[in-house]
Amino acid sequence: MTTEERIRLQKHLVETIGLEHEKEGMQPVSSRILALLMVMDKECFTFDEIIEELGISKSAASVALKMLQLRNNVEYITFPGDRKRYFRLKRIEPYHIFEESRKKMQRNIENIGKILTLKANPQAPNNHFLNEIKQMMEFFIDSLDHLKESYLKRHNSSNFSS
Amino acid sequence: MTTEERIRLQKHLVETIGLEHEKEGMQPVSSRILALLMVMDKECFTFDEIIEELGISKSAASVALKMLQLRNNVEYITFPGDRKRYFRLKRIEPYHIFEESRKKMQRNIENIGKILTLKANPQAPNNHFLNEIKQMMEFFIDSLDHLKESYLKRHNSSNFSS
DNA sequence: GTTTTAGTTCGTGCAGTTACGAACCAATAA
DNA sequence: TTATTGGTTCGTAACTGCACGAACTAAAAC
Repeated sequence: MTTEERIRLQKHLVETIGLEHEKEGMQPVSSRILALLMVMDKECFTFDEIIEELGISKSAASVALKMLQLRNNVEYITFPGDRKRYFRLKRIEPYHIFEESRKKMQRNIENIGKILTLKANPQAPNNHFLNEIKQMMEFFIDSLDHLKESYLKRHNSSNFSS
Repeated sequence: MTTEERIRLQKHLVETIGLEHEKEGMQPVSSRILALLMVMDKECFTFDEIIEELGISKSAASVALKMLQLRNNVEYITFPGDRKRYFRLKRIEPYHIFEESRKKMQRNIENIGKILTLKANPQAPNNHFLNEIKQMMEFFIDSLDHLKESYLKRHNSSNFSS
């Protein structure tokens, strides 16, 4: 595979992965930027490189990058004597990727709890079902901690560094 | 707590939980319907009861219910000699609540795989990071099966029936 | 065969989002 | 001090998605 061929395929993949992020609720421009940072060989992109590569406006890039930083997906580094920001994927600890699901599930558990306290007959089939779901979620949350431990145990040889 | 008081609180909770589902990407009407079926004491709602209770149009209810059935959140039953559909929560097996996350993660794993095969230098820091994330996701998927087993083992006394 | 019931589909309007360009700001360079 | 660089904020225009009402369909009732 030639270099040109590879770059062509990479740009195509940026589009594909961008679309997939969009389907999962992310905005078009943010999706493309994130995909760009994941797919291309360049480890860091400047603001202008991002604009250039994706053909978007400065304002769109500015807003999207702000959101991606808030969501902990992107960070930037700078170099002395160079005002440019160099954007790259934020290197989180791998088990943090479950934080979002965990919080979501925690809220669900609380909501089902509230629902059940307001029911006239806790023995009704719906309530039995809701209680089962709640227990499954609680079990899942408990398991995440265990999962983290097991993962760290398996991968303690390869240390993570930001 | 009087019955009226309880019903008032339940209706308020429908709104709260509806809003929360909205924040997680579900459409307003679908969110309200789902919340209604979860919160209220009535185990089944007819089409007209849903419309009446939520103050929405027939078309909005029709579209939303179709989506909720597609997503496996809602089902309906009928009774002989009665053309009405009685909608209720779909009683899935509790460990199925992870199916969506599992599929999403599976797609992510495939995407990262594609990304890595197209990289010029697989040893670059970004790629090392992506690989760690991929491994964490694979570990999570593997663990879901284990989770299901453990859950079934703990709860084998209380059988699930549709 | 006509009417009623129980919902579905279609076309439209409104509201919310998104991305753009222009104006702006802050820091460095000249 | 003015100009340039690097990015942000604001106002606007275009687009998108959602919910409504009206028209429609299919099945049962009469």
